[in-house]
Amino acid sequence: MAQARGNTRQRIQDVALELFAEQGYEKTSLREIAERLDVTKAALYYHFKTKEDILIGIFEDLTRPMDELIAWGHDQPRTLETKQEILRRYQEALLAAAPLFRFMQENQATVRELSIGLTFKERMIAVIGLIQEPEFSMTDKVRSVSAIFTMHAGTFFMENIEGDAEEKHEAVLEVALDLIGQAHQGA
Amino acid sequence: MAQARGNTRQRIQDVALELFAEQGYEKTSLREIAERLDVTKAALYYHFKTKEDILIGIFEDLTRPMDELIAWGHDQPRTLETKQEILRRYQEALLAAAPLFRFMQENQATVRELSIGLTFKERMIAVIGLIQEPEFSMTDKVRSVSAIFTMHAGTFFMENIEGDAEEKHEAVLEVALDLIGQAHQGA
Amino acid sequence: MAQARGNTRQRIQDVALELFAEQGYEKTSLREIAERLDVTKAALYYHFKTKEDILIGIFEDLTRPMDELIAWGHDQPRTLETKQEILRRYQEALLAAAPLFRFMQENQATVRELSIGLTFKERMIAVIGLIQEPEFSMTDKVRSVSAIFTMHAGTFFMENIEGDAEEKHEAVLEVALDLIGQAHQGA
Amino acid sequence: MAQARGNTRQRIQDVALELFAEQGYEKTSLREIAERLDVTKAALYYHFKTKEDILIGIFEDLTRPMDELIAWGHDQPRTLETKQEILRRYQEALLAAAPLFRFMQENQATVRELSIGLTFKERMIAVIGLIQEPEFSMTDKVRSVSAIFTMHAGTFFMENIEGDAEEKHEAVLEVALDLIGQAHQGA
DNA sequence: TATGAATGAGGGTTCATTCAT
DNA sequence: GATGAATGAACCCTCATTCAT
Repeated sequence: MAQARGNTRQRIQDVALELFAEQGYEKTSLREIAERLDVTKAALYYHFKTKEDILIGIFEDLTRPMDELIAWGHDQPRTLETKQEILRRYQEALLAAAPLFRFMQENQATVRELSIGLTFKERMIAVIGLIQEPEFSMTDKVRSVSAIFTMHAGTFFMENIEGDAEEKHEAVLEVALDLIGQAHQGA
Repeated sequence: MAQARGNTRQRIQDVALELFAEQGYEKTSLREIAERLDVTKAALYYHFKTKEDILIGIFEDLTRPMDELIAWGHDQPRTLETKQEILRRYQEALLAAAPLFRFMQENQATVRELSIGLTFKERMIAVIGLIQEPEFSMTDKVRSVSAIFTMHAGTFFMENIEGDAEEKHEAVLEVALDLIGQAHQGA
Repeated sequence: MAQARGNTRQRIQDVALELFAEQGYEKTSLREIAERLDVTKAALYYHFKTKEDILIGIFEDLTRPMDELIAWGHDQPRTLETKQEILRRYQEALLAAAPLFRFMQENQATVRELSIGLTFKERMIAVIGLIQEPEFSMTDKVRSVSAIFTMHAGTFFMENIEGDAEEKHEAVLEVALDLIGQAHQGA
Repeated sequence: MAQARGNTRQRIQDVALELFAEQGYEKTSLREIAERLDVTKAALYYHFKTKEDILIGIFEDLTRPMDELIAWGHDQPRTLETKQEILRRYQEALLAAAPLFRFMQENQATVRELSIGLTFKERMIAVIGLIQEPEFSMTDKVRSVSAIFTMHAGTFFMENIEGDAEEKHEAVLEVALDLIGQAHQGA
């Protein structure tokens, strides 16, 4: 109950993300967050300027690995091997920040209006850009997009499917690698 | 302004879907819907019992083709040809009710709590069940799921990608067919 | 279900009284009344000008015996025998229109503002006037009032007490007669 | 206008009770209460969770003396003297919390559905239980009930009767004591 | 580092009532 | 003798936000 002091800001973000992911951004009120933390709403305002700000904070923290991935990908040769590595790392990043990505995916309509919305879409486009070539046929472009979406779907929707988690993740990665492989040889 | 009488119920659904898809369910207020239709909020309540009811109405109307598809698929032999046909028809259904599906996808967090939430997930699982076999390897199961998600992604996310719509749809279908083809021969 | 025609007005009053007595006047909506009768709200407005009008109609119908009692009492000699007879008849009138009186008693705050409110109070005062004499001591005046209230309490509150209904009514009457008897001999 | 701070909660209860007693619970809106206090409706919700909660708060505060009376009565010998004392104290409690009891009496239909409804009835039954014996004849049971109701009637309805308040209260108490006395010797 | 008290705006919902048909 | 469609006003309630302490 009485967690260590000085980390309130972090605790707010943790609880907020948990609730945002569980119930959605709009349906989660600051009252709820405050109650879970056993502080007052006003306390939240000491740490964050607005509700959206809490989300931005979370986003910035959890999104850094993905930014680094994008930066890293930029400097690599655009070979199939690179792309495979990107997919591997992408999956890791996805799993590491699972609640945030689940949230992003399930609250697109909301997120779109928020200042992080564009950022998120830009990031996805950036990642797709790393594995997709301009000279790809339309079909292969779709394959590239599909590879990324497969990983998203695989990470979240597949929960409803029976099977060992580890095994599922491997299968998902395999399909994604397969798709990018096909795209590449098609070109 | 003064549109033909007797179709108010339909007009409410149309405007509501438009706004729901555009801004999200929670952020769309009944006041807004009413104003667009130039009626009072109370008029909405003559036609629907609650806000959720408006959504349910829309859902039931637009979801029928998909139900028919599922029913049809049930009675077919579980051959590759059937599955290909299912994917083709699925894409059609998706495009026909595009705004609804966009809405469903972008408001998952909200929809999950609503009474239609379960229904929707059940439907997706049902469709996946039609193209996926129990004896599939995990990888091929993922391919089946991926085929469906590719179509969703392809129908909505791809808008952000340059290219002719028609051509994109064909490419999306091709990739989906490909995935199910691979899954089938893998078995 | 399909009751005889032409008596809709009466059926409205019946259902309305039932609901008013059960839930209170304010908490009973016209929608509810209409639904129970399987007609539209608008139909109620064919028969009555306002919601209050329904109540007024009920009141006028069921209150007539009491008016007649008051009129009758007025013409009688102000003897103890007369007063005893008035109490006997009062109890009968009370039981005959039990739901209305229960309603009146339990919705005084509401009824007070309604046009029948005064009427009701006037009637009670009139009845009390029939059994109470100006030269009564204050104590005996209270006894007169108490005799009437005992009957009201006895008719409604006593439901919560165990015992045969008939027997209870007799006991209630006995106490009331006793009170007026004491008042009379006290004078 | 700007009354001392920190007592807002109390002020809300005061004004609310005043209005509830005057116009009834349903007809009193939170807007009205807020306006009288020169605060916003939302302020009321800072202090109370719901409208009903305001009433519950009032009830709990004002009802305590009566609870104490019941508790006290429980520990006394069941003699006539005890019962007389109970009636005396009951009248005091009634007068001390007159507006609340007037409200309870005039809004029975409403109160019945509220969470305090049962509580109130239970309390009345408890008090009656203190002055009534199982071996009483039905008539004497009625006398016990009547004693209590006489006090209620006497405290509220008698306002409409001419006479000095103090004198009336004494007369009411006398009649009540008389009734319980008769009941007791009847046994 | 927080809290207590309050606000303004808006939410969904219900109501009695009207009126053309 | 009734309905279908709609309205205007009001309702209770919740929210993100503010600010003096």
